[in-house]
Amino acid sequence: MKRRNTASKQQVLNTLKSYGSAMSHDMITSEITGFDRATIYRVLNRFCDDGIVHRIVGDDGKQYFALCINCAEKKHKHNHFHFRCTQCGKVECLQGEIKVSLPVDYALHNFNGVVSGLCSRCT
Amino acid sequence: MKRRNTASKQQVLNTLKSYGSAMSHDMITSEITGFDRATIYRVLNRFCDDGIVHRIVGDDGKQYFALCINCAEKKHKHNHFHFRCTQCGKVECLQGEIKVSLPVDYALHNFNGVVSGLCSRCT
DNA sequence: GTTTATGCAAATTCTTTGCAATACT
DNA sequence: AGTATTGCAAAGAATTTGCATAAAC
Repeated sequence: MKRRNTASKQQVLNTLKSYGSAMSHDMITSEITGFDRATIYRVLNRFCDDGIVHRIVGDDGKQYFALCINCAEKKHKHNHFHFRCTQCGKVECLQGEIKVSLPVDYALHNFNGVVSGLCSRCT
Repeated sequence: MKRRNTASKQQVLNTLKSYGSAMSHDMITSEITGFDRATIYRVLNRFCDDGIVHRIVGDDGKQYFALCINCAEKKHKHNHFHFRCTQCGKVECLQGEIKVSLPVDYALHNFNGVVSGLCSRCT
């Protein structure tokens, strides 16, 4: 399936880029106007499929999206934690690669590490 | 607020105990009949508040509940990963304590580490 | 001119809540 | 009697989907 470079995609990408850390659908739509809720969801899911964007599921059950910055071509490395501030809602990357060891014959497809609490601004 | 030892609580607890690993609300209600959906949710939330049960939010955005087995009195230690099989839906504990280091002035309240993929039975 | 992308509305799924009725203690 | 608990129905929040229209290529 061919991809088209539409305004919605450009704006979502720019928004993620300038914000610098993971954003929820809500955060994104509050920065971008003129597009339907569903469109933004579709754009985000498309980006995830294409490996441009990384999906994090918070411990609030909501989805957050972040640019794949340190990901080489098709080799993603998202095995680090994210911190979610329960006060201001910001979700940011934490340093440190985590290695999870699975039992034999287990196949790992997705890593989702999130801790929450209060960030320095909200303490 | 006083707690009453009702049939719903007993059955939820027994179900969690006998199943042995984390269960979603759905899994629990399929094992227990005769109680309202809302009641089971309330029981589970009550257990979480009381520190009897541990809530895990999967990378599917759903909540899973597991008995606090290795938790001493008021000192919970849930900083280990859980594995969710995307095929059979089972959520199980993984070995290994994870230590997450936060930036200064950050306060950690919750740890939620989940990896997903295929378990040995579903590979 | 095809095919992808969009808007709109509606549907889904998971979870919570208000309230009156019920059941512990 | 007094208060925690329940059922029922309804509300809520997040996300997805069907379909006809519009926009890219």
